[in-house]
Amino acid sequence: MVRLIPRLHAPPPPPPRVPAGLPLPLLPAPALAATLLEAVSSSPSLPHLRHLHALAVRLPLPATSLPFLLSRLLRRLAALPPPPHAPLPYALNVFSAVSPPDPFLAAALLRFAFLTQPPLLPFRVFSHLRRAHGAELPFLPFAFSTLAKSATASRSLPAAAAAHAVSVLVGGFDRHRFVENSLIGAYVACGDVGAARKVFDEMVEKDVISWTSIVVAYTRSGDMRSAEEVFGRCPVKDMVAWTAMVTGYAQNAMPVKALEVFDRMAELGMVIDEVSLTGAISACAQLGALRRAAWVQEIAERTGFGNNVVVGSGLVDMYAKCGLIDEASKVFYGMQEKNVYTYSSMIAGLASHGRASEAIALFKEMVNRANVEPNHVTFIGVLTACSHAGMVGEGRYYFAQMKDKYGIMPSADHYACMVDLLGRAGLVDEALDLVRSMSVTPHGGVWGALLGACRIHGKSEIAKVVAEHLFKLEPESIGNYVLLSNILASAGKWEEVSKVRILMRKQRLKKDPAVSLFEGRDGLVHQFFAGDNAHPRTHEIKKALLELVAKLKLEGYVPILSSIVYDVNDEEKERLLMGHSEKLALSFGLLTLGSGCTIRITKNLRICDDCHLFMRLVSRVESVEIIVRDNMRFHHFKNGECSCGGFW
DNA sequence: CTAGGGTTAG
Repeated sequence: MVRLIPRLHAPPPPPPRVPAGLPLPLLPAPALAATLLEAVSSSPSLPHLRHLHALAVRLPLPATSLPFLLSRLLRRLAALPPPPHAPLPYALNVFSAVSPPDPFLAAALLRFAFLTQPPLLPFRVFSHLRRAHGAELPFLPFAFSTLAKSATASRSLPAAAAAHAVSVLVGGFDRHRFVENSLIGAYVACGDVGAARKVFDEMVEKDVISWTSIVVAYTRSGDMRSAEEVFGRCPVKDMVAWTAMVTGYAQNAMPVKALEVFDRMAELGMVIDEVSLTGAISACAQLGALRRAAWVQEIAERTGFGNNVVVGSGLVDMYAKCGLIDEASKVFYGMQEKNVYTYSSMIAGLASHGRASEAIALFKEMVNRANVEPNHVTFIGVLTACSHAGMVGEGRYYFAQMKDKYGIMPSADHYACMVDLLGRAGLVDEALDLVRSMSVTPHGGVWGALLGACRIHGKSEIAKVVAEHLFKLEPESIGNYVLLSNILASAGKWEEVSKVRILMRKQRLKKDPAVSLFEGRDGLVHQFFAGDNAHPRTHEIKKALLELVAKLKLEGYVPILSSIVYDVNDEEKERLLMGHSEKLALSFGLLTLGSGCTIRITKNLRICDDCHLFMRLVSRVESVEIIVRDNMRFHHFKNGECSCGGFW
């Protein structure tokens, strides 16, 4: 192509001044417009764009070309790094270059306002245009989509309703499919399922986007049954629709379902992208399922999605939760781009594995070297790290820093961490004072942390007071009753224990049965309940366990009978202890893997004192590494020591 | 122009 405006393409960008003598356009008008458009799309800077703008409004372009060209110019302007590169007045100036006011350019202007913050700017621009031009300027459907999008971004219900209203009143476009879809999206973002559903139900022409939006409306509100029902009726499902279900299950703590749907969509030949993979990763993290995790990792590597920040951060979290903290580290340090999620996941992972000093070192690296701004979740990780390691001074320091240096107001969750920190360290009274001085209402987590502290330090009187609060806040949470009754039992207050038992019975609460999982070499997950004889090799397991106990007793093992909170004789207590599910799992692990191996056990409840001691001794005597994930954290047993330092 | 993404807690 002959270039008659050669300077348009010449890097470096020309000066902003419009040259006095413009070259005469010898190209036919459409080709001229195309050339300018191309130049606009690749324009490197604001001065360059201004120059093109000046050219464009002077050249004899075809009538419809100028608004289109200028709309592209606005889009380019909004995309220039770092935004907002262009102030709104300049964009308005671009808009007024065309007379009469052009609807297409008006929509582009709204889009520009949306892209350059703040989220509700399009509404202001819209009112401005209405005031300035009235009925002279009609609006196109996508102008209303942008308003709805703006409401979506600000998650403001009044804004969503306003976008809805003007689509009807000004545009008459509430029946336009794209507009309806964006309105649904806006209502979903604001959490108004009813309004979203109403728009959806009244739609004449629903497409897969409308259906998916409603599925998401339900998954976000935690109503998976309705989500399933809508998804089932959706006539054509694409990858995004399937992914909405995968992440819906993952977000609602149904990881097994999430993986089932993920498998199903893969079977159907759906393309797996980084978003669907993220959902599967989150599900694996929740399950702590090592083999599924390895399989997901393989997909991530094969597809190259492992380089994506979200996928990478998910992998870090997943490995940490599967017990492979070093693998998590490896992924973390291999990532090129790291953000606050990446760091927070790694910090929380290190904290849950008892590697407090590394967690804190990483936090320092994050803020000092990487310049990544920490958020409220980051501090949860930092504070739990301190708490699990008994680092009271550091915890206080970071709690203060969070407020003073980073302007993050402590939430009830942060207070729960602090209460846990102080309480574990034996400062139970100070913890109680902290709860009483809180600026937000304490929730179950805060009182629960305090009750945990009472358990560790045998404060049965404070425990009774604390439990009162807990029973009010969480009447159906079984763990609180069990904890209180354990505390009372340890103090020998058997009459009060039976009162708690009666209370539990009245509430018709049943204990969650204790269960331990062990993933065998074959990839099968073996499940052991306390006192369970259901495993096909139960005789071998029991026999090996008895031999093991005898061996440990020679090494000085004395069962911690106080871990049994029933008022039974010592012999019975010991028998119950030997039936604990993690001991069965351990025995089976030793039987199948032999000494020198690593045994991973996942347990649904907190590991008891006796099992903890038992694991420590076995790790030394049998030269094995044992990794137990209980409902609180990870315990790495090696050479007779545990990574939690006896602090859990 | 319209739909799907990750981290936290006793």
